[in-house]
Amino acid sequence: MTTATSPRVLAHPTREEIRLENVLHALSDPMRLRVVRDLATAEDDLSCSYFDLPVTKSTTTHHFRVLRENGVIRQIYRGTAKMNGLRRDDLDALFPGLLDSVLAAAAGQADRLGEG
Amino acid sequence: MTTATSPRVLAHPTREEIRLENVLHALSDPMRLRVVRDLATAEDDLSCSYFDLPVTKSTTTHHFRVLRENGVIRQIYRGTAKMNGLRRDDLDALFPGLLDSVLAAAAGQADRLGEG
DNA sequence: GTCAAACTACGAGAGTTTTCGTACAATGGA
DNA sequence: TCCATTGTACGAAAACTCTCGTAGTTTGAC
Repeated sequence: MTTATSPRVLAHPTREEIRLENVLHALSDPMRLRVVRDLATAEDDLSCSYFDLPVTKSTTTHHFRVLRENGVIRQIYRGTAKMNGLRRDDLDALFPGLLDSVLAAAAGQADRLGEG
Repeated sequence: MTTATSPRVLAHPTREEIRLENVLHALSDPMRLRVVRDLATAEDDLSCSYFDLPVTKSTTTHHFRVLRENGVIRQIYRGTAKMNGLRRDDLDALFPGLLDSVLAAAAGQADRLGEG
C-alpha cells in the first residue's frame, strides 16, 4: 500500500536546464568526484550502496542528490535499490569534451598524488 | 615610504599545489567564470578595475582572491593597479584540455541563453 | 505478515561562502 | 604635500554546505 509520501519518481533537470556552473560545483567535491569517476568506468548503472564512501549513509544520500539535481547523474529506483548513471549524453551534448577532460584530470591528479 | 602592512607580494599556490577540486570550485561561480572568460580572450593581463562586476569592490576583491588562492589566476601589483592573468601554462600542464573545454562550454551556454 | 536491505527525511551543528559597508593603505601624479 | 585612483582589511549578516544521528518508508523475500 502506498502512502504517497516520498516521490518514487525523482526530479531531474532537463538537458536545457543544466547549467555549467552547477555541474562544476557538483564536481568540485572530492566525494562526488569519486562517485563520478566510478560511474564513468562502470559498464552499467551502479546502486548507491555499491559505493563505500567514508561518510554515513545520509551524507551519501545528500551527495547523490546534489549530483542529480545539478544534472550530472540520472537516478531511478529499482526495487529497494536506487541506480545511478552518468548523464554522459546530455553533458557531452551541452559541454563537449568537458566531462572527459575532468575525468582525465582527476585520473592524472590521483596518479600524481599516489592514488589519493 | 613603506609601512610594511599588507604584503605587496601575493601568495600563490605552486603548480604542484593546485588541486582539481579547488579549480572546479573556483570556476563554479558565475562572477568568477565571467572574469576567467574575459582573461582568456585578453591579450595581456587585466587590472581588477577593468572588470565591471555587478558587486561592490570588496566583493570583487574576494572573488579575485579565490581565483588566485585556488591557482586559476596570477596576480601582481603594478603601481596602484593589480594585474591579473590566467595561469594557462600551469593549468594546461596539470589538466590538459580542461580550461579549454570549460571556456568552450561557457561560450556555448552564453549563446544558448542569449549572452546571459 | 514479518523481516532485512536500501535509502530518505528531518533536525541540528560546525564551518564556509557571498555579500555588504566603512575605514584604511599604497601608488603615482599635480 | 595633497589628492585621486586602486585595491585591502575588518566586521558582520544571510545563506549555503557538509556532516551526523535518529527515526522512518519502500520494496522484495521468506
